[in-house]
Amino acid sequence: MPADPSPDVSAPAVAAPDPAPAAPAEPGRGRRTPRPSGDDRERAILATAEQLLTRRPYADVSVDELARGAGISRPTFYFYFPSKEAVLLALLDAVVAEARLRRDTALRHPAPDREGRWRQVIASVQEPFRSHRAVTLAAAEARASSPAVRDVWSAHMERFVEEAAAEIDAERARGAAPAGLPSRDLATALNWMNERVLHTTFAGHGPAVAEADVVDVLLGVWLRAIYGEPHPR
Amino acid sequence: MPADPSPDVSAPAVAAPDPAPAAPAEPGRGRRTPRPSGDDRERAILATAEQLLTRRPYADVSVDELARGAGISRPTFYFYFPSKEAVLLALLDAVVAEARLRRDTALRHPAPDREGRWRQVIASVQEPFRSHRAVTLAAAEARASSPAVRDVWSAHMERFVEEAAAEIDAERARGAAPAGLPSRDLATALNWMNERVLHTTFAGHGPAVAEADVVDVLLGVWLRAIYGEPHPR
DNA sequence: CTATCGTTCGACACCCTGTTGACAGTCTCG
DNA sequence: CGAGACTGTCAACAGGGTGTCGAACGATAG
Repeated sequence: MPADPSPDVSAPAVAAPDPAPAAPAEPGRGRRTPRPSGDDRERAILATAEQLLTRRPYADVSVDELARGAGISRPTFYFYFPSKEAVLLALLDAVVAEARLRRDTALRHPAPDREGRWRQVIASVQEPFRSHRAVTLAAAEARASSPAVRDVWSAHMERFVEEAAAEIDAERARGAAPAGLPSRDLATALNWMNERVLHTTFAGHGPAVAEADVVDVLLGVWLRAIYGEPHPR
Repeated sequence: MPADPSPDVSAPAVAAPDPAPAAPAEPGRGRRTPRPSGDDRERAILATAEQLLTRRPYADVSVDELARGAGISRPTFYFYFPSKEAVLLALLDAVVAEARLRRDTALRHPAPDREGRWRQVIASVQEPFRSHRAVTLAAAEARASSPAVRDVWSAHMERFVEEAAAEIDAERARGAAPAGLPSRDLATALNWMNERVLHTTFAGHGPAVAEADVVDVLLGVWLRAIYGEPHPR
C-alpha cells in the first residue's frame, strides 16, 4: 500500500483557486486552521474524492477511503475537513467558480449572431458539468439530504435563470422575440431542462440524448421556445 | 407509545392494486411469503414510510422508525421487506402504476384540440407526482445510489418519451408540426424538463415555477418546441 | 534543553444495518 | 386431542460506518 499522498488523477477540480488573497480564516466549513503546512494533504483528500466519485456514488464513499487515499488515518481526515459533505462542498465550489468564470467571459465576448449567443449560454453551463461530471453527479445525489449542497446548487441555478430571463426580456424589448410565457418562468423551465438532460446524458441512465448532440438539442428547444411563433397553422 | 398498526395517513400510495389476481409468489423483492395473514402489517409499514417521507429525506429515515411506526420490532420489519429500499420500491411501483393508468385513460379519451391533448400528456405525469410527492421526491433521491429505483424510474420515463416521440411524429406526418430536431431527442428533452421542473416546484428548492402555473408553463414550452417555426424574423 | 504548537492516530462511544436462533401462537391431519 | 409444520415475533449479535478524545510525536522557538 503506497503512502504517497498524491495519487495520479488526470484533472482534479481543485485547481489552486486563490493563490494571492489568502483568506484569513473561514470558521464555518473547511479545515480548522488556515496554516499552509498541511495544504498538500488537503489537496490529496480532494483529489482522492474526485477520483473515487468517478467509480462509485457519493453515498458509497466512506471517510476511511478518503483518508487512506490521501495517505492519512481517518481521525486525521477530520483535522482537515469536518465531514465528507465538506469535501464535496469544496469540490463543488471549485466547479461552480469555474462555471461562473466561463460564463462571465462569454458575457464579455458575445457571439455576433443570436444563435451563437444562446449557444454560449448553454455551453457555459455544460462545459464545467462535463469536465467534472463525477463532482456534479455526486452533488446532485447529495442535494436531497444536504441543505448546504442544495443551497450552493440553488444559488448557482438562480443566477443562470436570472441572466437568461434578462436576455429573453432584452430580445422581446427589441422586437426579436415574440411575447409569450413570463420570461422568468420560461428561463426557469429551460435551465432545469438543461440541468436534467445533461445529467442523464453524462450519467447514462434512462432515456438520454447522445453526448455529441446534447448542446444542439438543447439549443434547438431554447430557440423555438424563445423565438417560435405560438401557432403556425 | 401506541401499538396501533394503522397510523393516521391522509392518502397512502398503497391503494390495494390487485385484489383478485393474488400473484402466487414474487421471489425477488417484497416480503418473503404471500400469505394474507400479515398483510395489515405490510400496509402499516408502507403507510408509515410514506408519512415519514413527508417530514424528512429518505436517507434520514431508519428501518427502526419504519418498524416502530408500524408497531413491530426491527427484526420483524425484515420479515416483511428485505430492506428500506424495497419499501420505497413498493411505494414507487404503486405511484408508477397509477400514472400508467391515468395515462392510458387519457390516451383512450383524447381531447378534441391539440393543445388539450398535450395538456393531457403533461397532466398525466404531473398528477401522481403531485399527489404522492413524498414518494417521488424520495425516489429521486434514492435513484443515485439504488440501481433498482433507477431502473423503475428509467423504464417509466422511457415509456413517456416513446409515446411523446410517436405523437410528435404523427403531428409532423399530418403536416400539423414542422420538421425540426429528431422527435426522440425532442421528446427526451421535454420529458426531462417536466420531471425536473415539477420536482423543483414540489420540493420548493432553488428557482421554481409556482405550483398553480407549472402545467401552463410546461405546456407553453412543449407547444412552441413542437409547433413553433424556427426563426420568425 | 525544554516549552510550545501543529499534526497524527489508537481507542472509544454511538448509531445503523442485516442475520441468527429461540420461541410463541395457530392450523391441520392422523 | 396431540404431533408436526408453518407463520410471525424479537433479543442478541456481528459488522461497518461516523465523529470525538486524549496521548504522543516532531519541528521550531526561546
